[in-house]
Amino acid sequence: MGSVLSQKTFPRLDESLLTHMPPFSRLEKNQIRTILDQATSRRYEAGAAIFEEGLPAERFYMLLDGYVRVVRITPTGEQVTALHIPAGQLLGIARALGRDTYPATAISASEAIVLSWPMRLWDSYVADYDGFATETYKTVGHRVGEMNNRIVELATQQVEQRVANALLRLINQTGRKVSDGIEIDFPITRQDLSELTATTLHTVSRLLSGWEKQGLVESKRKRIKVRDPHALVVLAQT
Amino acid sequence: MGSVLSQKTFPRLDESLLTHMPPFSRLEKNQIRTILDQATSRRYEAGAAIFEEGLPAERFYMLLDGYVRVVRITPTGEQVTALHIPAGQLLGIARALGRDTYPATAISASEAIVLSWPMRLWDSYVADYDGFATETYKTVGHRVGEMNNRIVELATQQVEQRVANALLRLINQTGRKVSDGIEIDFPITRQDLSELTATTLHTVSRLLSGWEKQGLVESKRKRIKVRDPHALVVLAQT
DNA sequence: TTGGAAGTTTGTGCTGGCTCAAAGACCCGG
DNA sequence: CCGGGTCTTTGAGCCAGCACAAACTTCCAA
Repeated sequence: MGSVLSQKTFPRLDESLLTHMPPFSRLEKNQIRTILDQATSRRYEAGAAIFEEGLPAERFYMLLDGYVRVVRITPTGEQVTALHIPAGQLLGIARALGRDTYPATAISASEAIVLSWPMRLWDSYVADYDGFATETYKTVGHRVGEMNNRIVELATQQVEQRVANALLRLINQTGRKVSDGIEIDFPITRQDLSELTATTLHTVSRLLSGWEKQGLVESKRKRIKVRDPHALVVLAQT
Repeated sequence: MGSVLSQKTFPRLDESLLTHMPPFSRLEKNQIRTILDQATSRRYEAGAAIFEEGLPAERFYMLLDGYVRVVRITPTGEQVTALHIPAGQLLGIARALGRDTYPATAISASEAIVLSWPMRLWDSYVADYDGFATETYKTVGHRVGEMNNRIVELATQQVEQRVANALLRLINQTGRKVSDGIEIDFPITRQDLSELTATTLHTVSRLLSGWEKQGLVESKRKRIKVRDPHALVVLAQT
């Protein structure tokens, strides 16, 4: 399942880490210095849990590098991925939702570098730092929108369309252009995709094989490259 | 489709309307007076749209009486109900999500009485009124939780379980105890239920007929009474 | 009271995607 | 270079739930 590889405060975190992250981008250099000095940095290996559903929300996090899956576990043990979070976003912000426990579990999809702060600092950040609250609520709003879309998708679309959409979302969020297409730049298994789209890994596998034959995608183990995004868009809307 | 029946400010709204609604419950009487004097009250008949997806969020609303369905329309014209909102909650609070358009359409499920304020007052309410922001974010948090649950439900459960769950949620939110069970106290059609559970009205109809034969529920046109909630809970978890 | 609209029930087939099953490909440690 | 773990592919059969269709009930307006 993976575990924490290191937990320490690096000698000195560089201000440039945060200057371009929306919730902090309007701040002065010395403010960022203060915030960084209050942060703990930590590295998680792929598959490690950053925080878990239901536990007291003691810290909030900023994902500096990597990708995180936000999942919930059903009573019968199935995992459902509610959301993918790319680098540069806050997570575990239970406080912004008036909650004191985490509403879901966050799992790093690849190796991840994360800053975190004790939740008691949350209110003072909101009070003291211009734009922090606003930007945070934009993030929340954006995620609500995403969730809404997922509900509509699950409710009305066929499996093939859902998988196509999931792929498109992933390359938008985390795609890296390569010579002959766009590659998802973190390891993703058929199983992961099936959890994102509420189907089985078998069906995902069949679909990808089919698309590969048509030249839409190319995939190796844990790697997917989309060669013809436009065709996928068409598929997704059919 | 229904239309607005009346739009006017009543001679004088009574303070007691708001004193027990969470976002306002911590306020002084004269504060509530001010807020009420800034409000417009309006009645919508069943099926009328209070606001619509994508339009500029010019006002925010408090549902005083009635029930509201929050729906999204797919490109192909199907409706999907994302959420049900009971009386006593704010709605159309795009601002709290950092948005300037409404993310979904709100339709009154029964006759509804609604107060509304111009969105430009939002920031001052947040700034001036103790607890307003906090309570609002709790509402948002709660809705995020609900949406999460719906995603998990859609992703993992069978139609029968989803319909059972939807019924249970409805009686929890809006149930009224009667002699031999709990009745959903606003008009709801099979069609509505099918939109809530992402299935067809046919399937819902069959399920309800079946349950009626087993004595679990009783239903007439637009009315559903649950006689044995516990059995439904069991069904929902099977 | 009558006609129409809205909502509901029920039947009959069909099929998308699931389950079950088994084997093949790749990856890493020893 | 072998062996076990992880990931992927493919096949076969089946069934829950959908599409389509038609009749019935209730409500309401004229």
